[in-house]
Amino acid sequence: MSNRRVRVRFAPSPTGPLHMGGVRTALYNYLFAKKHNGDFILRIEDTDQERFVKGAEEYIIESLKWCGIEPNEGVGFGDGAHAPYRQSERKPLYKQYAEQLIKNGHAYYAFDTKEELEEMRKRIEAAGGNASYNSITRQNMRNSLTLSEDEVKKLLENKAPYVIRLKVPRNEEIKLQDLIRGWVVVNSSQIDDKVLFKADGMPTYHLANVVDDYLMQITHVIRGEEWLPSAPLHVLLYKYLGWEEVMPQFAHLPLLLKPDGNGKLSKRDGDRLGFPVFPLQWTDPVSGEISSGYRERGYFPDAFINMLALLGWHASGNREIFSKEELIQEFSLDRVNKAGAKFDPEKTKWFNQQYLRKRSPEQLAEIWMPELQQKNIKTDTNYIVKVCALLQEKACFVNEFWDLGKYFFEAPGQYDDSVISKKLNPQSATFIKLFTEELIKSTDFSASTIETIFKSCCETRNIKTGEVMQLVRVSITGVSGGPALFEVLALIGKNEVINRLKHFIEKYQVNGL
RNA sequence: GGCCCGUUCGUCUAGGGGUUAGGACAUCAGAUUUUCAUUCUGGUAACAGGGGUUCGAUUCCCCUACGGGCUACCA
Repeated sequence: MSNRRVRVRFAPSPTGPLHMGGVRTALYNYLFAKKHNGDFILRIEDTDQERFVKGAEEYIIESLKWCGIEPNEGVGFGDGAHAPYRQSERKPLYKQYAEQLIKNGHAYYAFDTKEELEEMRKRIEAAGGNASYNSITRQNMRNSLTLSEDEVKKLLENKAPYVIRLKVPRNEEIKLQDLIRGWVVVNSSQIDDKVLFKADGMPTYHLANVVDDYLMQITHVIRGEEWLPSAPLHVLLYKYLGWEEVMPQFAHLPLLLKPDGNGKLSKRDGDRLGFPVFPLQWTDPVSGEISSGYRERGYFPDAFINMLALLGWHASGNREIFSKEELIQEFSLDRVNKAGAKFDPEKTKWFNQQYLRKRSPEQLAEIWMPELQQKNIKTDTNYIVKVCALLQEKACFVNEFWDLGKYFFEAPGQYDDSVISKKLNPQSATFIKLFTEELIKSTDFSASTIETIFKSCCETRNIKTGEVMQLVRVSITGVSGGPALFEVLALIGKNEVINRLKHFIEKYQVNGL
């Protein structure tokens, strides 16, 4: 068993867009698989027909693609030896296992109606107990354990609706070793007789999950902590199905918590605090409501993945920036934390900033280009690359570039008033005029030449650089901050700079001051 | 309520029977070219509480508190 090929799966339900917590689960599965040269499988668990949401499956697939965590097999990624990977398409497979359990005395038919179940719950709760369908209460319900063989036969023949429940033993210790949490021991009396097979002919999660993991030869089940309470039930199923020898190892991941307050991170938190909780933008097919996504917000997938990987896992050192390949190298389940992690939108931005810095100006230009084309900016690529090189030190996202540096493409429409009122005075005005004249005379327009001219003008006018530096920036860019000024001027070019200076002089009647 | 899991700066975390308990984000202060939303330097800031075990506990054990999860013919 220990030398089986590592096979893990990500098994989401298509009930809506994939939450970033889900992406992290997929990521850890992916990293683990790659680390051990194993397989990563995408299985769609669509056994609940009522909660099915149109487009959710496509969304999951697209999200994984964008994140660069692509499965080797699975829905949307090509069939392997274990197709199909959609549980609704595997429907005929499950019943035999439920029946096998009945045959072995580990499961039974139950014919109770919703009303009967409700009644039982009320009765027990009224008596101060914890209502559950278990080894005690099952004795008073309508099932193949209490009904005679003939009655059961008749009911089945008459197509009476039924479910198949697991016959959980009365008082048995169930132990499982979680790769992250160590030994977890639960007494079987705490587990109820879970429905394995529903009246609609579909298996429930518990049955389908165990059967498919077995059939798909899954070696490690890496999933969210919300599954920990039902893990003993799954252990029981492996045992009763006779699959104990090949039971996968379990690893239950800590949950992602909301940034403030308490509780699981939810879509509402994102709306409330202004950050996406989904990798991609999602439009609800019913309400039409749009939820923002990391991709649309301008995050790089590798930055997003890096951030997610570090939320609940950490390599041994102090390093925080890891490429996908480095994550694969470093990843191990025993370094996954036990406690839930509060999500931090600020740090997420920081990660993106780090990745923005690491991108080449050429790469950034390519990303930015569509926006510029849309704005009808006609400039050659070479120029844009240079602009990107200056802007990348100032931004967290490419989509901030335009606001930060539109002056590279057009003269400022307005000037920063606070700088004008603070710095524009008769003395600085004479400087601007002189500086403009000197620039006109200059044959060279490199950053260093501009700087030399600037400094000599300062000397001539006997004025400190700090008194006029910002004013010059505003006169040309309109704004008070930005990349190295002389680099900016050199890039904008002599003609344009002089035109803008002249316009500025005219507008503020610098001559007349 | 019951059961399960957890608890190191505000947040993500490193560490681990003896440490000045380390890093990052955030925050604050200082410095730098000249502007800063850059960069650099520095500061504030944590082992939930109580019992054990031990020469010694933040680290191991127990209890309490707090937090989270589960408690469906949902996954």
